[in-house]
Amino acid sequence: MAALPSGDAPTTGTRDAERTRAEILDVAAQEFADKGYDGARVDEIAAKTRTTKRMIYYYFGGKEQLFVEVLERAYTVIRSIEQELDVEHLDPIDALRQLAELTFDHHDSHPAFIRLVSIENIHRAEHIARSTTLSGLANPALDVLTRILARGHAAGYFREDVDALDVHMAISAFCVFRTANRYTFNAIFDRDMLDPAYRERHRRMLGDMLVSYLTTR
Amino acid sequence: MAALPSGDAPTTGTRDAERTRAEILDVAAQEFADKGYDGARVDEIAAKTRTTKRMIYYYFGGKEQLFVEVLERAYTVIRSIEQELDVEHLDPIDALRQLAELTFDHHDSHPAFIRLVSIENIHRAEHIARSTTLSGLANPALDVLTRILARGHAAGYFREDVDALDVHMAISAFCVFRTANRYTFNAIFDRDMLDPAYRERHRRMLGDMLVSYLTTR
Amino acid sequence: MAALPSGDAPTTGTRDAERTRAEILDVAAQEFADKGYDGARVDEIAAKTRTTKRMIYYYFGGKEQLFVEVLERAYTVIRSIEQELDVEHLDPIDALRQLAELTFDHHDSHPAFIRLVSIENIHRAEHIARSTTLSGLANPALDVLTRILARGHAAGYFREDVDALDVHMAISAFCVFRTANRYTFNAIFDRDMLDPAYRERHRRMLGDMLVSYLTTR
Amino acid sequence: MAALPSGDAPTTGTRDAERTRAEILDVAAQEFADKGYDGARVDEIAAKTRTTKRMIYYYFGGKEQLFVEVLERAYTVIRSIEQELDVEHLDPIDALRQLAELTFDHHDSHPAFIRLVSIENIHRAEHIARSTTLSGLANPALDVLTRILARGHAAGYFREDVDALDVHMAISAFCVFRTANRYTFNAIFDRDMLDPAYRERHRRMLGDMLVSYLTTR
DNA sequence: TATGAATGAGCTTTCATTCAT
DNA sequence: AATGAATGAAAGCTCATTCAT
Repeated sequence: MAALPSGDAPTTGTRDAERTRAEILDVAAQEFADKGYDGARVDEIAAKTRTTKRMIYYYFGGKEQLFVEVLERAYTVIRSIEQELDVEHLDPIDALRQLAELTFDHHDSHPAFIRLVSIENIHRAEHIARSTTLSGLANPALDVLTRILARGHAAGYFREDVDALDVHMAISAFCVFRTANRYTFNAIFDRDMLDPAYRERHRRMLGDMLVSYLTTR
Repeated sequence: MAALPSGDAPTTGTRDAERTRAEILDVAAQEFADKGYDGARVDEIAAKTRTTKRMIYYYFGGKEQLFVEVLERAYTVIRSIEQELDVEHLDPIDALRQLAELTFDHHDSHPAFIRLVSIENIHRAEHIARSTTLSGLANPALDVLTRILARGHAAGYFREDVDALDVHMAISAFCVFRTANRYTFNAIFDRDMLDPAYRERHRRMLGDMLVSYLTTR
Repeated sequence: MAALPSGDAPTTGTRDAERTRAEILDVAAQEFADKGYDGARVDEIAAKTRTTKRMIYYYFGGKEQLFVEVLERAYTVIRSIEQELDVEHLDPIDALRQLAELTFDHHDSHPAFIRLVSIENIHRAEHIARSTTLSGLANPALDVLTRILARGHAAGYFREDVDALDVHMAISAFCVFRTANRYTFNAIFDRDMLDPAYRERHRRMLGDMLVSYLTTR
Repeated sequence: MAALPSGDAPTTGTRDAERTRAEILDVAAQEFADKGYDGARVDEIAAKTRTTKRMIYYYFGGKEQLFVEVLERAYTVIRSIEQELDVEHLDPIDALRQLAELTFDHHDSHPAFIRLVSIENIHRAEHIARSTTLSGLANPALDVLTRILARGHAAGYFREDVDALDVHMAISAFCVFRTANRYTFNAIFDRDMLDPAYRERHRRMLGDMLVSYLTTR
């Protein structure tokens, strides 16, 4: 740090700052997801970083703001994945099944995000409320679902008394539960819902449930 | 003390002890459900009690054991409610729907229990693991469901490739989600899933989903 | 306890009381010697007894008085052992050596007593000061030594400028050190002074040292 | 701060830190020596310092580590004093006597160190075991003694069946006892071994005992 | 005489945060 | 812009002791 080969490199400071911020956010996300908001330790987060605890306060202001930014980044990542949903070319029934299955996959591969959401719910979403980014975040998956349902109704495939948000809720519930309640479920029923052995079965079950529900009058 | 004339009226000491224990458990259940395990304060719990913090350690040994007992009692209460499920006299389809709806009702009226379970999942069910009571707790709802499915298969109403525990999982997921993810869902979609306005609709939706799923080949 | 062969036995209460007292003292002596005065726990002492903590307060009044009685009993036991010293029939030199060796043996076989004395010294003998029993306790070993020295002087064997209490101090120092400083000595020099392999050598060394000192002019 | 004109004068922060550490160690050494490990209070130590209790945890990590550092410093000080032993120019007998007398003096003037050692023995030297500094600390006094004995044997002055560590033990025992058992000895024999009136007499006695022992065949 | 239940006071330790450059 | 040093406040827990019969 003291002796750099060349004297220039004006953007180095900013670059490093951005990288340091990102590193802190990564570590913090892991720690919060692992231990919960109150269980996570600022000291611990700093220790797992190449910077010091002081920098967390310098860059984020405090534990709470750090958590807010962790949440913001986590939601942003998930939303950008959902953005890639492309089922418009399929017929409504296949599209519905595909949407459900892709959503299932997203949740299956992002357990830390689901844990963060559980934690945020314990805190009554007070951090989301404090975030301008998150309050008005669009939801691509819901939009896609809404269009699928509309096409399905129009084509006469789907029952008409259904609300897109209710269906979205049902899908989310199924996908979230496997991760969010994994441990107590396993403790009581001795079955690890995230065991890959069940993945395909659960995935199909979700699609089946939705299709049968929507196509039944 | 040794020779009581009649069998009634145990000593006041014992009575009060049991009542004090119960009072502490009540308050602690509220506090833990409200703030999470790490967020709850032993001082705060004591303050909301007619006893002192010292008594918590006297009766329970520590914060952790207190939490374990809170969980034990919470699960026991829920299990005893489930015990009262009586749908054997109904035909499989009605029985299934009723089971789902009663489960829905239980969850709807016990949000604190669901929060405790969420919290315990953040802690990877380590407290359940520490509890002999909870590790081997029977699950009446699952037993009832298993019998319904058997009857439904036998009668040719239900598809046969379904696992009772998978169905139980689907039911739980739907019921738990409304409470467990209430706040983030509301923050993002501006809909409070626990609003009584949705209750009947969600309740029927769950029954419909299950019946249609199981009766579809 | 509940069903004694005969209905009488009026002294049973006293008997048990005395036995209970003795049991508490035994356990307390071990605990105090093991952990020190402040390190010992009244709860722990009670737990290792067949009675309850309450009884300790009932019989002894408190932790401090219990420790005083532990000390009293420990000193009394040691004094009664010393009482049996019988070296009057030996010539002064042999008597001196025998006295030293027997003292060595007493110390070697009563490490807990030596630890209690160390502990009491940390507390500046405040408990002994509080005990009427201990304040004026006779010291048989010193009396015997005094007589040996007198005989030795009279016979012209021993130098005359020695004080009996100084010699007693030198003997005690040697004997006490092996036990009292066992652990730090071992940690630093990697030699356990209490290892039986050294016992005979140390024993003879003490006798040699005293005899050579007293017989040298 | 960034640009210091000259190379001297480290920042005040560092200076104070080192001084504060030293101050805490001083006070802690006194307190531990005075009350024992369990009897000493972190609060009390802090109160006698210009800093707060919090700083003790900041600098040392906890009560136990503080005690370890107190021990380390105490031993280091004593060792550095012993380092100055210079008796190689004297003939073996004079050298032995001088070594004994200087050791006597060191102990006489460092009662707090001896108390700390007594306390550490009550704790079975567990703190020394935990210290890398102390586990392998050299012992100058023993080295000097070993050389004196070798010279004495070679010159035919000393008996040959003696082990240097045994002699060191005997010297230590005599010197330590006066301080370590001062209070119980005084309580029982009404003689304060540390009274200056006895110092010279005890000092000579130790030298006499060793010389007569080693020169006797 | 004997005792189960209860407890005030104080212990060590931890935490997120800010001071001071 | 960046940071090492310091810290107030409060946390969980333990201890010898006494209350109340």
